Amino acid sequence: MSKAHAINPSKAVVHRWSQTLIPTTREAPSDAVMPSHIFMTRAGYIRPVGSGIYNYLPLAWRSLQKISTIIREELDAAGASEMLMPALMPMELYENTKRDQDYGDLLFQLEDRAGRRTALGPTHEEVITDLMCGCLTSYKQFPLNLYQIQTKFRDEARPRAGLLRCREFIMKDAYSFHLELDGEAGLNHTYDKMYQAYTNIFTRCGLDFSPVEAEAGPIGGSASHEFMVNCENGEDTILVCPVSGYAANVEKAEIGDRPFDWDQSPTDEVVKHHTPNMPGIELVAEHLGTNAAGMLKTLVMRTVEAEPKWVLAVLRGDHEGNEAKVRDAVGTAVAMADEKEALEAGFAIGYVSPMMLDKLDLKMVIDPDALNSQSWATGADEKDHHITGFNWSRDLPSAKDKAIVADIRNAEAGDPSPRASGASLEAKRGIEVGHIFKLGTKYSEAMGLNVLNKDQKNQPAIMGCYGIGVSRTLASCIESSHDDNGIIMPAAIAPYHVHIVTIKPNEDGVLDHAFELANELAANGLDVLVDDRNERPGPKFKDADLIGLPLRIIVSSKTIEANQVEFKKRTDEGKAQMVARSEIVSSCRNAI
RNA sequence: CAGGGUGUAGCUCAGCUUGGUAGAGCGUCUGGUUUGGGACCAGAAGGUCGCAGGUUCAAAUCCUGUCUCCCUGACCA
Repeated sequence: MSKAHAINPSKAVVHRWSQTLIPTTREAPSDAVMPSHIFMTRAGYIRPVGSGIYNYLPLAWRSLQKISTIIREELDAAGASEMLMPALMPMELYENTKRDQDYGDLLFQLEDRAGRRTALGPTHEEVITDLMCGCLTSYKQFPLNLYQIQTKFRDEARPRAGLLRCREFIMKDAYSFHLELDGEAGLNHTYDKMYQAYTNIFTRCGLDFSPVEAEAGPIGGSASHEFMVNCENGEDTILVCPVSGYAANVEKAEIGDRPFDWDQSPTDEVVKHHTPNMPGIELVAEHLGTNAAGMLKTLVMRTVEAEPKWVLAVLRGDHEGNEAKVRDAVGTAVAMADEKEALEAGFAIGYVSPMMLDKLDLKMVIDPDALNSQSWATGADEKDHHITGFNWSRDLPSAKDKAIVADIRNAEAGDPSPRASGASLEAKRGIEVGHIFKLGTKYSEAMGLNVLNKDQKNQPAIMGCYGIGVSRTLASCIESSHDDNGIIMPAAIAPYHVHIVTIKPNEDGVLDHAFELANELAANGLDVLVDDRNERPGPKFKDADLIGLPLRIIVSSKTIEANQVEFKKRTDEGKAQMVARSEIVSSCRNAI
């Protein structure tokens, strides 16, 4: 499949190095850290304009176009239609969905000359839902799946790593509309098709990736997947079960059964300690003669509802709480409590213990790992004080009846797998390049996208949304495919398939032979870059390694005389091999 | 947002401690010798030292303010 799509005879090009812009540099920019950032800059793919803002030079742009073409082919095949929405959008669109608050500073905002508040689009749920309010009037128009490839704007708190996290980037976003979940026209069907389309896209791009379950939001079920490029330098952590193949991001990953025991007999008396000026659980633990794993951490949360209730989440001190899991355990959405309100309610923030259960009306959820010790250090419910020797059965017997025990923390490497007993989860790093999501009716309800269904009843549309970071895909590809000398581009998204290096192009016939060959390759559907510069061979070879085109052909007076060319894949070690002139086109075609 | 760093030639950097006419390497241009893994010789162009104030006879250098960019973290599609 990938071969057929990588080659398109009607569009193949021959470009000259001397007539395009490929400003390679010998030295890396001092501030670049990630390989993709370093090599894309050195190889003349990108140049910075400002923080998180980049020029895409011809090489990068050609790659991005190739990625876009693959995306278009796969999405069109999946039944989606391309369109284009504006980057500029009135802020009023955000008022109904409250995303101006959700997004906060991430949203680029500006005022036009008339003082109208305007935003640069970070994503387009509002715009397309608003559009559909005027367009979708009958159930007969469903299902519908629309996408665009467009520049997005997000005022990231900290742009970094070149194209991997920037403030202006290229994204493909798609939105589907349905009136039911199941069946041919249902959200689930389209979601599955998009999942398959994404798998095809990233496979064709030559990426080593993993689809992983992601936090699904209010609709429940496994309604969201992230597509992660496997890469040690990635920002995100995913957890994988090597036995069952289960994979999920750190927020979503379930943890297999963990035994726990309420009735551990006490070993120590409860002792109160003065612990002032100790920011961080590590310091406190050290002072109390234990470590973070010997402490209980009590998070004060509130339910998100008309009359919020207090929720205490109790974890082992070295574990990280997970709001979504607490939400699932409690049955209502929760958020970390406002510190002021919590203090006023009587919580000694920073020194809260589980024993607040008997003092206030609240719900308590306990992680199993927080029940497996006879003696805990924890807060004293009093500023600047902690206690040691806490024992659940002696000091808080009511918890056994009143509290819920549930998995409420982020999974870690080594935790039991939720899908294979005896297996342990492994942690891997990745770069998120795609995310598909069952939105449900969040936006249609907020913005009034209602349609008469077959039964003549008004019904909010059910939506899905599907994103791919196009520019990030390019960067993550380079991040995971390079060597010491430069980029190693997969053929499908390389700016050109073949790099013809001329040696002494001024000598008789060398350039002519190079272009004759280039045209022949192009006629066979291969994009060709001819390095026609009158440089010495050294720099030209170095540049060829750097920009990383998959195939290299060397043309010199020597090769012409022998009626051969030299041929080398970017991935080959050592010397090029001699190939008969008559064989080279098929060699190239076979090699990609 | 917190902490740390940074800004001098197209790029990578030195010079700042101790104030006194702006430096190197790479790149670029000219001429010549060269041509299979970042050549050599000779010459040249290129910088209001981030910006604004201040101190001083004199500021890249000292002081104040401000901005930029980067890194770590927090936050977050």
